[in-house]
Amino acid sequence: MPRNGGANEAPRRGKRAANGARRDPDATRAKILAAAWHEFAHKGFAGARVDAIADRSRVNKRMIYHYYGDKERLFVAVLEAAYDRVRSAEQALDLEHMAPEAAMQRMVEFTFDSFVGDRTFIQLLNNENLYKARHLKKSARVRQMHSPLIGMIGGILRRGEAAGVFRGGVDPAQLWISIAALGYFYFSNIHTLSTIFGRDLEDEAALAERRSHIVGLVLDGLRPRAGPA
Amino acid sequence: MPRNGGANEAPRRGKRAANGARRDPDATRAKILAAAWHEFAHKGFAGARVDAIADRSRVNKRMIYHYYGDKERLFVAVLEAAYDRVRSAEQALDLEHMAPEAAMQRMVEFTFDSFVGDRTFIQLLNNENLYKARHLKKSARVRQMHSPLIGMIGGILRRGEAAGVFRGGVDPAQLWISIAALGYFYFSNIHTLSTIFGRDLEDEAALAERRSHIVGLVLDGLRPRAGPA
Amino acid sequence: MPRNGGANEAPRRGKRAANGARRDPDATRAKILAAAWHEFAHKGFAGARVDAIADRSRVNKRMIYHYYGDKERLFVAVLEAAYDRVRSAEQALDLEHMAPEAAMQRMVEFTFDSFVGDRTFIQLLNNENLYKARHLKKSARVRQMHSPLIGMIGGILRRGEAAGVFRGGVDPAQLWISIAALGYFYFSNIHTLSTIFGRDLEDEAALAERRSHIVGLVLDGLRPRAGPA
Amino acid sequence: MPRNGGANEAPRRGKRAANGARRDPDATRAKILAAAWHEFAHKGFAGARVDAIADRSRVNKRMIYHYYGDKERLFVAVLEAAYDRVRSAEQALDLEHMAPEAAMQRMVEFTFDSFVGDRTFIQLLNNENLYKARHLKKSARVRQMHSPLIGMIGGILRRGEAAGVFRGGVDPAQLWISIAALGYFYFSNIHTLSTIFGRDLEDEAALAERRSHIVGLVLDGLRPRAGPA
DNA sequence: TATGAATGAGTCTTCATTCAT
DNA sequence: GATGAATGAAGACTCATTCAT
Repeated sequence: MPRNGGANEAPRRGKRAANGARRDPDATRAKILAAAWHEFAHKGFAGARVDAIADRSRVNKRMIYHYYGDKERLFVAVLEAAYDRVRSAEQALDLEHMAPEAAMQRMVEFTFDSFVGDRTFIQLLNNENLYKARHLKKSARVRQMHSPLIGMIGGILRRGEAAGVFRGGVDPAQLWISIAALGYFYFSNIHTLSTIFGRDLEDEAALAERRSHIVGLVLDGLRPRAGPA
Repeated sequence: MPRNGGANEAPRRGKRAANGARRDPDATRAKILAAAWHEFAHKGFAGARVDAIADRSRVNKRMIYHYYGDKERLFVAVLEAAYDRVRSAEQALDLEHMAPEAAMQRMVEFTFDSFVGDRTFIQLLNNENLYKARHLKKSARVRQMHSPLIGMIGGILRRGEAAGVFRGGVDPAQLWISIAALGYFYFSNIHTLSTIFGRDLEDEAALAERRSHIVGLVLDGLRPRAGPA
Repeated sequence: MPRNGGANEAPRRGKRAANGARRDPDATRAKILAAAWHEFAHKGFAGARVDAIADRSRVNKRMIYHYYGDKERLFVAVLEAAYDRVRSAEQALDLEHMAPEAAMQRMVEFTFDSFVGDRTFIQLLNNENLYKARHLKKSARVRQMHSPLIGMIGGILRRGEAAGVFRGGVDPAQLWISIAALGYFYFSNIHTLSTIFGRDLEDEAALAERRSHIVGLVLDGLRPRAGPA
Repeated sequence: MPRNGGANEAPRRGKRAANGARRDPDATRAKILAAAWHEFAHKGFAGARVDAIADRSRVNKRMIYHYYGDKERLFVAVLEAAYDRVRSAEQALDLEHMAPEAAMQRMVEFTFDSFVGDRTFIQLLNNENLYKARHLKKSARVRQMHSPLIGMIGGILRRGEAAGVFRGGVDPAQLWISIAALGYFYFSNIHTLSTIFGRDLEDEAALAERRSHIVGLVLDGLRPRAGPA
């Protein structure tokens, strides 16, 4: 669920809300969105209950329809907010001043770590893909959602190649997908994997193991083929 | 949806089937399972409709309850059938007689290709993870579901290390997860990625691109660190 | 509400329904239709409650959707049944053997009397016109709904003209509309008229008065202009 | 919908209206009434939405309750305004100086024409009759609503009878109902009739046809029975 | 074994109306 | 006087499941 207000962190005009936060549209919108985020992430679109969202947000159900129209548009709003948060975090990454290899390692670790602790984005995305991105396509903001990471990766690769520490011919977009994939899949499927392995993949040791494996795989996969000789 | 009857390909006994295929319990079970597979994969557990399964299978709704008890147990049956099919295909992989690098490449390509054309397994797994593997845990067959690929990977790694073409210290289970991840994520998220990239990632060119990228990343990532010198 | 089963008086196959009329689809359909007829006629389409129809028909609400799809199609079915009943009654009119003037009088009286005692057809029609005949247009049976009365009126007019008791130049369709109008309006607006006149227009005396007025107006309106001279 | 403000055309006092037409109670009342007239006429009482009235009138919903109490009393107000307008138009008819036959023809044509172009009165009345005139009975102004036409018809009939051009024994109230009926029914049921006839009864030709038919029927129906001999 | 009717508890959505400012 | 947020009760429609044959 959203940790900040996501896209809705408008400057609480409110009206002081002296008596107890009533009649504060922005707050109401935000509470609905947070509750919907939780519900959709944990139950999926079809399994989510508007009543549950109302209960959780402690907002009258009617307000949900007042502000968001219907369940579907509420889902779109949640998706947008989720993307917003992810993209904002990515934007804050500052890798340009780091050496190529260190930068790449940081990038891989950042991506992996972003999934730890909050799997709601993964759950929302999986659900959205079940619906063939139907809701995402409705979002006008979708164009700005291109990850800034791809550009960063491109820069790191170029610098690394120039410095002779990375091989050439690597497509930044593909690499971005791979870096995301190596972490995403682990967390997306953590319950089935844990069940089949008979081991809790969420514990510290397992996470550390996975993290270092990914770093190793990516960095080694980028080294120049002919070796330093 | 299932291409063969999965676990249910028991010998069609039928009971005279006087008027034309009626009263064939196994066929009925199989038809239900196939329809349920399709419905659950495309709608998720919550979004799936028992009525839709009855319609699609052309079997009376009452029979679904007769054979499978309830929606939940039907989902478990579908999950098992899906795992069965995947594991069967994996079992048929014969890599032992190939050179380590070729074997590894084959393994990566096999895994990637297994997702092309049928994403139902991915969809079922994603859904199952949404429910924290609740249904999978109910399955008694779950212990036998450990992928044979992990053992195969272990063998290839050992042979490659011995031959000096692979570095050491690579955990087969982690590598298996990585190989799966690199393909799985791409297909799992193909709709959202296509939307955001503004490009159809399902077309031949895109698939070929992704496939060779993965092969390159994994094989390069396994080379000995010091180069062959 | 329907006095017989309307269009749905299919030959009760049923299954003996030994225990108490359960599991009798035709009976269920008919009960729903009768209750819907009542509800729609008395509340209008928008004011009608599906729950009320379920309660009144003592049929599970789910069955209404099972048999009729939705509220709108149920309304269409009611409309069709109502037209059916009216048209059936009209068909039974046998005026050909009567003298033209007597036949015309019978026709006028029949039309007027058809409104006495059951205003549901009027109420349904008024409501349907509020919706610009939206539902009627959906009915495939609509073409056969042309009133048989128009043809009968044509015949009577022709015979009367030949016998010199009716003037010529009267369009049968227009006359049919007029005959219907003279009774329909009275009953359609009987509550507002009664309120404004401060008199109960439903009592016997008022009905008799209106009936004879209409007969007089129509028959006098048809007499040849130049008199019998 | 109302073409003038109906009963609410009180002198616009306004209260300075500093910034531009705000705080003008009478204007607000009139806007609400006009919007409600439209909504109730087109959707019926049950189908009408208070929100739609607020939107259409561009007046805050709260004001509707402030000025009219509730939906029901608003409907009463609309009914009164509609009757007011009709009665005002009737009052303006000046037939006393015309010859009886010409006067009667004018009366019939006036009534018919009053329905052309605005069917909202018909729709409101039909709806009100669905509710058994419940709202009309609440209106204190109801006694003054007796149509002035009945008196006029009485006068014309008397003059015609005296002049030997009309037969006697015709009740003015019944005749008024008939004259209204012949036009009202046509327009009230114009959509169902058009659908069943497969012809647009609203076009010029159809209207002219109907108009002259009605005039012919009424005038011929009033001629003395024995002819001028 | 097989069938289709029947059911009660939801599920999304809408409504008239009131509250706080 | 005017505004827009807020509410609880209901409304149409759906679902997994069971019954009767």
